[in-house]
Amino acid sequence: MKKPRWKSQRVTIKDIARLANVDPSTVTRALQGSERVKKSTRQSIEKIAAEVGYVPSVAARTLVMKRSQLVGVVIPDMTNPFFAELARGIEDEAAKNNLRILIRNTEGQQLAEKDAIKLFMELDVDGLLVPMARCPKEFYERLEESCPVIHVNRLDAKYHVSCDSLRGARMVMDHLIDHGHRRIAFVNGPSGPVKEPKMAAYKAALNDNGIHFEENLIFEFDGALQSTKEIGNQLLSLKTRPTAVFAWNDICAIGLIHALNEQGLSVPGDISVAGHDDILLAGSVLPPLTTVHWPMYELGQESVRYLLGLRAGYEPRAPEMHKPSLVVRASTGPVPS
Amino acid sequence: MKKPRWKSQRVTIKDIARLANVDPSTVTRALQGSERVKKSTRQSIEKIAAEVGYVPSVAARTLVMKRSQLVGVVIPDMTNPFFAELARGIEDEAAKNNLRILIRNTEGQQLAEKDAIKLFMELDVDGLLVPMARCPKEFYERLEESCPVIHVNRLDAKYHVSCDSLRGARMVMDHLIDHGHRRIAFVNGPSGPVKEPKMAAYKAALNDNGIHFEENLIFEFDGALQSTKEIGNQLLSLKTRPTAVFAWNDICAIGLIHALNEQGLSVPGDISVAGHDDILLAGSVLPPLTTVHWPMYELGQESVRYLLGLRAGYEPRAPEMHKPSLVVRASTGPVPS
DNA sequence: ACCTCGAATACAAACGTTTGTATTCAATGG
DNA sequence: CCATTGAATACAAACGTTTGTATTCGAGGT
Repeated sequence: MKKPRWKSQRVTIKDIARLANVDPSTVTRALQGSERVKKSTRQSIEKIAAEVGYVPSVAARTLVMKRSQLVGVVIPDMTNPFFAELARGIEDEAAKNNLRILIRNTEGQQLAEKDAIKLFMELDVDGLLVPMARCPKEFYERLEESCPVIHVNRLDAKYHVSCDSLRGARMVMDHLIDHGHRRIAFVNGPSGPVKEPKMAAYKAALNDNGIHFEENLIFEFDGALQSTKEIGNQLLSLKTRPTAVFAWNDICAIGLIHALNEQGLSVPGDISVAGHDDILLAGSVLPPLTTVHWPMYELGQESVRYLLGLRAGYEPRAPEMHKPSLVVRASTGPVPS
Repeated sequence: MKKPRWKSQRVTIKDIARLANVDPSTVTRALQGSERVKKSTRQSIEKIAAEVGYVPSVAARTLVMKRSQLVGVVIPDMTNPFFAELARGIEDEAAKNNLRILIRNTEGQQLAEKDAIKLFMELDVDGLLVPMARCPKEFYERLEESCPVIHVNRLDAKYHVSCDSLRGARMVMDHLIDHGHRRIAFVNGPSGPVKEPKMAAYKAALNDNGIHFEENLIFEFDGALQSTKEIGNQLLSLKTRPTAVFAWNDICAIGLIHALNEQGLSVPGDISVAGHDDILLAGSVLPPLTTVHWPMYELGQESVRYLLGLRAGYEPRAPEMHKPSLVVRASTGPVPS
């Protein structure tokens, strides 16, 4: 035994046909439950198929049907519980409708995103689910000619399921301002479909409350937890410290709180910190996080339903905007006196 | 326009052949970079292929080659950062070796695991990566006849990449015992390849230190964060409270700490809590978690390398046991006096 | 001028399914 | 008893690649 070899001796429909003394076409139809085969033959075929351990060839079927019956899902960052939750919604709903999905992770990189899509196209997927896509609009418009593409939170896309990112951010800002905060730092994140709306909400909130915008209260978070330490330091080195921070997401908020603690500041005693996403652990950390809850699980489910509807030939209904909600916990409080 | 339809008008190798005035077989060979085609023809073919936007059909190729050049990965729970990290390792290493991988999530359910495997077999995958598989050994043994299957942490599997779960658990126990703890509660988790070793390590540590085992100090965690509240309550309703808890994983530990805090206990002042997994946030929560670090990213990378080696025909090297490490942070301390 | 050789390319079969059409066969009606 | 019908099944082509073998063609040697 030079090499361990793996035999790919597939049992085919022809083998079954031979054993059952019928034509291969009859086997297909029997396995599909077609009306055209007699009940008794179908049963004997099913029996044989089970006995020999028949495994259909997706490749062959795809070749003739021109569609693989698979749906590709492109997730930016599985490490982030926020997206993991969305993926769960997608998977559960897909399973319910026995749709088979395939997941790829892009780590937030455009290149990986394109690569994922490329693979899916080569696989003749039946549809694409692309939450928070990073690639430009035009890139997806080309794809839409060959298969349905559902976006999550891409208002400018043909088909999308979205949540009002502007509103969520605004709620956080209003909450902070209501508590008397005026110097509110804002940590923005990597580009994507929610970056701009959040920034817009931040500015609008300041503006509506007569607070003037300061460039040096704006920070940038790249998504890596360890980067929060640096942001924390920058924040503390400002001449006048902000009394509150609106962090890009909960990961960022938790990291920031940790960094601030290390510098001897307490949250929310000395400084309030709000997050975004309401990840699983958001309510269990100390202090429990004030954050914005997005119905990610539901958005996942709905995107699958949307796709199913489209495939069934329904007219796409007008995209309805889901509403995020503010979850006030203990990481935010009044301005320290 | 009754229905929005998606044309699946693939540009095929034949189309390119026609445009280039050659035979389809020449096109394939050109695109493969075969020596058998003249450089000039190859170049013109490549040019045409790019112009018309040729997308190869994985289905057709798989059909004739009997292998899809894809590797299936079955992850138990993407929501758990522990596995997400492993997935990252797998993906990165796969990308480096341009191997294409497909991920499926099982939510820890055997049924979903079987289903995932079934799909992968139908797709003629080139290999399977199955971390912390829930399904019985025999199930996988059958598969191993048709394609290489690499397990993570399944010592009894033919091919596996593992980390010493016994040792990790033992280190936590020794750490706690060194700090004077005698009544140590243990929260075990759902069945899988690490459940038994952890329990064994727990018992061995007690035994080696002359502490006798108490059944009512053993709890069971199902993986859902909210279940920790109930466990916390049970824990506090014991006649004599344990002074330390070894939790199944970090999620469980964080939930438990939160539950204990709510009941007015401080960690580690009143009770020490240790976790397992060293998830991303473990060091950033309050108190930072004492936990066991597993090199998940590396295990992911290595499992891919292992697979690659196997496919290349190398003899499988003796599986080396990776070593976990104890990360002592602030959630554990001496026994309260 | 003929033969050989090798480079470049063409031909054709095969992979496992699906599906439209053709065939068989028995039962029914006249 | 033959024509008609309809149920059950068989036949055959097609899907887009890959690959072993055959063909073509021109150059080089004799």
